[in-house]
Amino acid sequence: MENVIGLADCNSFYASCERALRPDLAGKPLVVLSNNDTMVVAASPEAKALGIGLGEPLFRVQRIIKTHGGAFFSSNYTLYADLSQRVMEVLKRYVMRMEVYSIDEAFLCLSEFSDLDLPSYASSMREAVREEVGIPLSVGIGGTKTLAKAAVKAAKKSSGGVFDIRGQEEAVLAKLPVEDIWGIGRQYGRLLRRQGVDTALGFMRLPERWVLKHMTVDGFRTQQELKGFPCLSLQEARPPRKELVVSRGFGRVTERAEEIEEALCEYASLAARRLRREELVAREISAFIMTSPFRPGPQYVGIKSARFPERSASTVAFIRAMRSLLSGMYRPGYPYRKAGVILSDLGDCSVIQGNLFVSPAERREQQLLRAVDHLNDKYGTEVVRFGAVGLTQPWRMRREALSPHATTRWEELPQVNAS
DNA sequence: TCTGGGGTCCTAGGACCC
DNA sequence: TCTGGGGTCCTAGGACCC
Repeated sequence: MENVIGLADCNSFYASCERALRPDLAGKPLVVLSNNDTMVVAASPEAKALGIGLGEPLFRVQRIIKTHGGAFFSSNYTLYADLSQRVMEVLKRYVMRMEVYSIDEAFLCLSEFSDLDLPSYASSMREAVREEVGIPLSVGIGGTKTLAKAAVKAAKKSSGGVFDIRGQEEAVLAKLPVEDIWGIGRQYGRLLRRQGVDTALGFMRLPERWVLKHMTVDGFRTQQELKGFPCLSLQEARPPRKELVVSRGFGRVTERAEEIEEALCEYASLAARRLRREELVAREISAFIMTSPFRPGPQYVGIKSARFPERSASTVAFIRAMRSLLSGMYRPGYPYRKAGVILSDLGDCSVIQGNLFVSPAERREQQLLRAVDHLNDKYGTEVVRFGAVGLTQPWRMRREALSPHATTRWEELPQVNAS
């Protein structure tokens, strides 16, 4: 059977989510900001047309948005995750096998349908997502994942939002800039340009030996995929998570150890909660603190790790670890900008290996934490917290333009007024 | 240009072993 | 010409993705 892959990709996903709840902003430029409201991470087509690019700092776009009657939003990941799920549910109805690749993308196995008119099949899928969730979608179709990725770029430019690259691969790849290939980033892009390779077609035609030598097997696989030989299979089941990171920049820099400790304890609590939600436990915990590499002046990065005698998902244990890790790496006199917690060596909580040195008290603690999780889930926000995370949290990130959690919290349901 | 937060995989090189 | 060779495990760093 012919191998056919579809890639369904939501257009300007975060911006489209905000717009789905604010129909009054139809046709207006709209941007979503990164944490701390620092820079643009998503922009609607209208915003892009005004020259607003991703990565642009807020202050530079604020005026443009205002004068055009648009809006900007702090990122609201709860909302995006919820709408993402709804999009995926719709897509699932159209295929037997798919891979949820990211919050706004899914690879679809279309091989079984290759005798259908695939572009029109994709169009009806696209319509359904727009109708039922209110999110615009593009679909690329090709013989491999990498070709489907190239196809979706063309789909975004076409009016119908669907593009089938099959039968015209070389013509399309001849126009695709080499760094726009999925799997070729900035570094390899530069390397290839230095070699005189400017397009995807040029890359495809490079000697395989050269690609293997300079770009590892990853680059080689990308090249094979462009030639139409599938190397990347559809990952229907999510492989088990290996690591969990919670890190954020502070709302302002700080030199104070007490503030950094609060932040680390807060991140550790968040990490613990996510870990429990995914029914995982961690053997190792690390913390890091750093100054801003983008500011002049002395720099410092500290990172320390600790291992637990038994894998754990305990907020109490994690907070305790933060205190000792921080005292082992904190250096006074530096303007710290960011900190984070990394949980690694993860395992499934059901196969936790018993250890003689863990007390029954610690096991009882797990029950307490489950109760806390339950309360926090039920009341929608962190109603029960540990004292270590602080009360005023002066280091907390800025999110001044947050949209309501309209689809996940009853109190924040949008109101509709009939007139 | 100015640079957020959360991930994964691959490779080289060192330590260690027989 | 040099030379011990082969294996495993771990870590750091680099590359990529959204």
